[in-house]
Amino acid sequence: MTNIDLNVNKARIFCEKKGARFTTLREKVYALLLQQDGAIGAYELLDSLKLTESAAKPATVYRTLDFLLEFGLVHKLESTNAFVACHHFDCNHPVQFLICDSCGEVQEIQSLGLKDTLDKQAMSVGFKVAKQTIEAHGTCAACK
Amino acid sequence: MTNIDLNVNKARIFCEKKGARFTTLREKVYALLLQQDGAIGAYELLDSLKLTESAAKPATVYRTLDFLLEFGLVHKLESTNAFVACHHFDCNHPVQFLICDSCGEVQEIQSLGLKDTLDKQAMSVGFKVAKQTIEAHGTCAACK
DNA sequence: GGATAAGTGTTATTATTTATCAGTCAACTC
DNA sequence: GAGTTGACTGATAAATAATAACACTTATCC
Repeated sequence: MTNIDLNVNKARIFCEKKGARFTTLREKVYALLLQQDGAIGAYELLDSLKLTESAAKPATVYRTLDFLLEFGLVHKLESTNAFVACHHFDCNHPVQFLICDSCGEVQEIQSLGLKDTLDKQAMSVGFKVAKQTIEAHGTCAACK
Repeated sequence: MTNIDLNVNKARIFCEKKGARFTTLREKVYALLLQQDGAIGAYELLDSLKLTESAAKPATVYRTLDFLLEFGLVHKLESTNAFVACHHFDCNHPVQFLICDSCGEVQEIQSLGLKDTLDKQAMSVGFKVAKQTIEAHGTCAACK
């Protein structure tokens, strides 16, 4: 059983637990994202999806992504309008991204300290944070 | 002299110092952004611009924004695809945004600590940060 | 004053995302 | 297990966001 299959299974169980339906379409899209190195745009994803779901349209992809985003199975990179699978959706964690501009690799980090720092900075000017977007572009270890 | 005029003047001097041309078009766009409360989308900005520059087209706006972004007179909010004027382009600073989902106000903060925290977190996994995107959505002090 | 580069006008196209309505399927009720 | 309900998907269209390419104009520099 491949690593991807393992993650897909974990996702299925996770969804069942939440009372959400992990349909064939959603599973396929999630699997496509998992087998991607870095992040992938919605239309590139659509092209991949079409190989097995020839009827797929933009709305198909965006709706599926909405579901996956809602349950934390996928993250959206705001700085590149791209989507990336999350491997540890089951542990509740803050999320930040390191995006290599050279090879495209996307590394997810979970720094509670970073999250807290932003929360506190905001709090100090009376701002209550609901959602954070933290993304760094640069060069990954392999590309240096 | 209004506050906006003051900022525009400051921007003109800043550009001259850098050997960059603060043309009428660029000045107009920057002024429009200054007189905005929060951030504004490129096409909304285009509509405003058209009031005095009826020939303006999307490319007009995007090109002008590119210039303003390059010199730090304007920032782009990646999470909303919107643009916001920067009032202190002359002091070199890291930048983070607090975006109120209730009233739309955008507050710019400059936390060196936050920047360093992210840089260090990245460094610890061998990643060299070139550019950061840090944006928080939530509720501002006035809206609470 | 002419060469050069930067800036702008103009047209077209691509990329990204959402809206809407109709049809289908799963789950739940009686 | 037939019917109802709501969730999911198909299909078409449109809105929003961003870029490409080429022509023309203007500023700058020698």
